[in-house]
Amino acid sequence: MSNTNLKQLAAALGLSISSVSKALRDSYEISAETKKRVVEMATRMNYQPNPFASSLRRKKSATIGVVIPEIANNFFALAIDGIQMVAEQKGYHVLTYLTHENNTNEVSTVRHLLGGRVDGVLMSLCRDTQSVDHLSSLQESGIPLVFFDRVPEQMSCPTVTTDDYESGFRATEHLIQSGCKRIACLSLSHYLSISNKRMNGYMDALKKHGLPVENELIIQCTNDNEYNLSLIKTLLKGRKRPDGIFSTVEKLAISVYYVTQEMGLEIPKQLKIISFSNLRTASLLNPSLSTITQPAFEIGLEAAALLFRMIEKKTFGNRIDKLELKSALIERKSSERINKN
Amino acid sequence: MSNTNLKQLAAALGLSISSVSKALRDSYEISAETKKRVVEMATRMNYQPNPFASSLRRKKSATIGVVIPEIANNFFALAIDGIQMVAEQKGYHVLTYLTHENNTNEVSTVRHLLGGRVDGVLMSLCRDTQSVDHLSSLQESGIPLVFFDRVPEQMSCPTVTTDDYESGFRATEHLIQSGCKRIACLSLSHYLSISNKRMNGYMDALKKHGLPVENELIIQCTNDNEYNLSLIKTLLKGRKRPDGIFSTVEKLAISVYYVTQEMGLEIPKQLKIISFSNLRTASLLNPSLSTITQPAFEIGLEAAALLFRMIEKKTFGNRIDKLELKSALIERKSSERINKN
DNA sequence: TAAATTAACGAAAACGCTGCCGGATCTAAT
DNA sequence: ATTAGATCCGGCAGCGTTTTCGTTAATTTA
Repeated sequence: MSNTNLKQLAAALGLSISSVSKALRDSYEISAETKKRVVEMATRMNYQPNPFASSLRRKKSATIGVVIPEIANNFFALAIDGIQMVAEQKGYHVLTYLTHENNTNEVSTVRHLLGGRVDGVLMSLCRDTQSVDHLSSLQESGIPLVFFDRVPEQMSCPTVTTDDYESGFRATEHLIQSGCKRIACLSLSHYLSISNKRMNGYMDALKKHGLPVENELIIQCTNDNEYNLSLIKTLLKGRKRPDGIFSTVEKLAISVYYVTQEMGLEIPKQLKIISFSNLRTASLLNPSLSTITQPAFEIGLEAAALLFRMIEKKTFGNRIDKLELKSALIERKSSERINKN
Repeated sequence: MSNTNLKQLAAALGLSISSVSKALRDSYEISAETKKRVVEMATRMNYQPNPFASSLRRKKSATIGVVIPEIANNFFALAIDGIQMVAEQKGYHVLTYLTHENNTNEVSTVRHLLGGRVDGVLMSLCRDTQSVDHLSSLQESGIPLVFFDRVPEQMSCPTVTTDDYESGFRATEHLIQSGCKRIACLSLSHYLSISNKRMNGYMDALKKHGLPVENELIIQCTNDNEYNLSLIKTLLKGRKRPDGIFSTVEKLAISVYYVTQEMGLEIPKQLKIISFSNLRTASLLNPSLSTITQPAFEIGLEAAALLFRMIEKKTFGNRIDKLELKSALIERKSSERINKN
């Protein structure tokens, strides 16, 4: 509640409201001298413009919305960091919404956003989003919308992603070259294109090297951590235990570590693993974890930059940008070849 | 840009604007039948109320601001998670601001917040904040303000913190009981009360057990990761190397791991370490890291709950809540006693 | 010198919504 | 029958800005 408004400022200066407004917005209609007086008085009276009045009038909120599944996640935290950096530089505010991987939340969040609270939206889908109706309606409402990482396949929209197929392929091939014959894939969701792309890379790598694709080795994980742990346990306790794991998401790799620790399974001797991950401590784990590391910060940065180009109408009418960044495969102990001797 | 507004709705219904508004807000002045008609038409015409007009009129934004040093940090990510949960339940939106541990950013963020964009502010100070003038002015402006974790000592304000002194004491005592004789303390900032409280706990534990407090063992770290690494290196390479480290913050403990890995120092044999941390992978590190783990999610939850109590009951003038939650000390390998034999 | 231009400012109308009134109709109480 | 009280709805005045359009005085041009 900033108490002083334009009216009071104008009264104190003996000017009209409109003149003060113009002076503060540096209009050519106001003399330099008056501008100086106004600015001085404004700081002296600690004037802060009312953002709602301004937004109402100008139909601009100077705010963007960010919709993500979760925040306690290294990837999304880094992405938000990148987004915030761009937003701050542009003088924009950032509203954050968490869907908690729940489509119902995603839909209701989008409905809120339709109210015009934000000038643009950055979004990463939640794992159980199938229908894109809510996304289409948001897009059709005219508000700039950019997806990052978890993007919808069914609609035409600007996106910033990584080379998921190639990464899945390379990761799997790396496991094969380290001697794995039975490689399991831990999938986040069969609805998400990134998950499927990574899995396709996995399958194609298997095929290329003459290994069979076995459905029982492709584990569709859920949002219930306990249940995922039990899935992993049964996988690793089965008679035909895999000798390699390709995890499409960090959280599942950590679960694998917990399970192997509990079971006394030795990584990489009895089981090798590589995972998508942005863990800062990947190299400090026991054993250090081989990762495909996405440029999370840059993804946020680029997605935000793209969004602002759309907001500022610098991008032409019906042009749709699709940016793909490269992930890095970092080999560590967890997928190291064991010399049998 | 929601295109339909109350005026159009009213026209389509043959009602007045105010009646439609009241119907949508479920006023007792409107008949049940009319309400039903209005709601139906509203959904049919895809009406979304303009949040700015509403905020301008009601002088409520249904938004809270969260100001934190960084987001790519397990503690703050978890705290935000808790905050968001409460905010969502209350129907509030969350604006996030990052200061990047830079006081200048903090000051300018607070200035923005003074504009009345939010109904309340949750805040955790940045490491180099000394003067609290900007915070006082925010508080004096009448907007509810709650600090969590990193709180200002010089001003009277509601806070949610943890038992930092006791945690520092217990952590240090634990190292002593594990056989450490020379324990270093890695401090985040000599401006922050939490850092100082943790350090005071450390010093008192030393005194209690008859160990000297040596200034050269108290390392004031900076915001420059590279420089911190070099500080840690010189500490560990000195002739009188410490045999224990109490790290007041997760990031510095990770740096210690990197340095010991590079130097070939063995934890816990040659060096023991315990650190404040919310790492999910603490038990998977090599060796597993002993931690003081703050209830970060609960901190966010409680801070938000406290804030909403203030927002909703403005009448409760001069009461100042100070909530202290307990951290958990979790002993793991990194601080394990070595049996000399 | 008259006309045209420019500079500097003010008046007023929105932006979309809420909330205080006041008014009309209808039922219930005296 | 008259009054009192519900019930249901509309009018209107803002909330604080921005922006268009006037208006006046000063300056320039023909």
